[in-house]
Amino acid sequence: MFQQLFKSIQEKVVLTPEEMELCKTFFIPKKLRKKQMLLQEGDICIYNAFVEKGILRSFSMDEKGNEHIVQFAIEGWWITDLSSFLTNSNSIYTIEALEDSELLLLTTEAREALMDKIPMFERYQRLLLQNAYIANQARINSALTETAEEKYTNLGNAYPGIVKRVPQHMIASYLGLTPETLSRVRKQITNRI
Amino acid sequence: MFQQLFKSIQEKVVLTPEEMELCKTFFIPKKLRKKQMLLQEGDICIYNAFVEKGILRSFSMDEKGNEHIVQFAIEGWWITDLSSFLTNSNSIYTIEALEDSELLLLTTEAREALMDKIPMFERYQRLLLQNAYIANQARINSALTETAEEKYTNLGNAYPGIVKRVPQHMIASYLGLTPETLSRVRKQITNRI
DNA sequence: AAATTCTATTGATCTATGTCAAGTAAAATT
DNA sequence: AATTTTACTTGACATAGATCAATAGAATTT
Repeated sequence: MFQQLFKSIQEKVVLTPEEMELCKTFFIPKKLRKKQMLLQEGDICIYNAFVEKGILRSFSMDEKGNEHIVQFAIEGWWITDLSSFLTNSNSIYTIEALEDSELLLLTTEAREALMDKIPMFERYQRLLLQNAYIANQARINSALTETAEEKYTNLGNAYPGIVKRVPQHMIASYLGLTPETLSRVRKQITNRI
Repeated sequence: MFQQLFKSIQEKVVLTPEEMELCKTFFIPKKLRKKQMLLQEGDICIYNAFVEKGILRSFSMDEKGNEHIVQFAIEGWWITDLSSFLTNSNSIYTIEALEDSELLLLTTEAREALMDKIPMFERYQRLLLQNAYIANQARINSALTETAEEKYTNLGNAYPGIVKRVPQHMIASYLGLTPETLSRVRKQITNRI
């Protein structure tokens, strides 16, 4: 149940065996079937979720009913609406499982208690945030500078696991493209080879 | 020299007077004149900069020579290329002062030493990263869902200080628009009133 | 104060991507 | 196995925003 989590933690910091045992007690295991939701738009996001198995997406919906995917999370990644989670505000995002998934959940209180009791857990969280910040910065730069085709090929190079595993129209949504445009972009790429 | 910095820290955590004194010794004060650079594209970003006074931007350049602004930083904000700063890689960004500015610089080593010696400084860094993450997430969602006009009005509402203080074509660049398009968007808005 | 550079505006035209609609194949559900 | 839903593709057409070019006022620099 905790393999992926401890792998993720140990890549960044060192915990004592006692700390690891303590750590376990704070997480709530949760299974989600495909299409089940961890968070619904309008609700308050009370969990920070670590993905042990499966894949999830978070997305917002515009007035026309179009979904816009802001994040994917596969094994070893975290997902939440941080803004809603930290400020108890209503979320504008929905978080949904794209496959049957196994999660480890932290409430705000559990997360804070863990950080107070285990300083290295706070460091782990900081290091995660640094990586997420860098990834988001890169994505913003990509949105500002790249064409549809560049966005798609670069995503495929950076995260082949996600592009292979997720329906194409969701990749389009994540890149800010329509499914039709992505289909045409892919056609152009294959025609060129 | 340290007013803004301690204001920023004290909004998030509590430091003892001794810790505050210790803290000061790690920062390098630096003044930049308008148009001077803190970081040039291709160089390694060796500083994490806190803005005591003034305003800076970080931007990337595409093949056509167009600049794309990824961040502004005014008094009380931090700016760096985190990816380059943390991994000693060559930066794809340039960081430049838009007005005469006063900065407090931290090297990677100084930042790490501070976090080791003052746990609350690490917490402060984590809380900064959380806020930055939320802001970046919002910007990604904005890029995916909003029209040119919505982007502009929302930015003006969220950060009036920046929109007033910076040339219009730089606001356009930050929003991923051409200066011409932003000019037309603004005209439409005023015509409508 | 003259010269230069920067900034914003406007018009004409272009283009990348979006929209709408139809058709097929594959997957999931009953 | 049949039905329904989901996924992807393709064509025709529309449009938001980009590009190119010209102008003019402000702000800087000399």
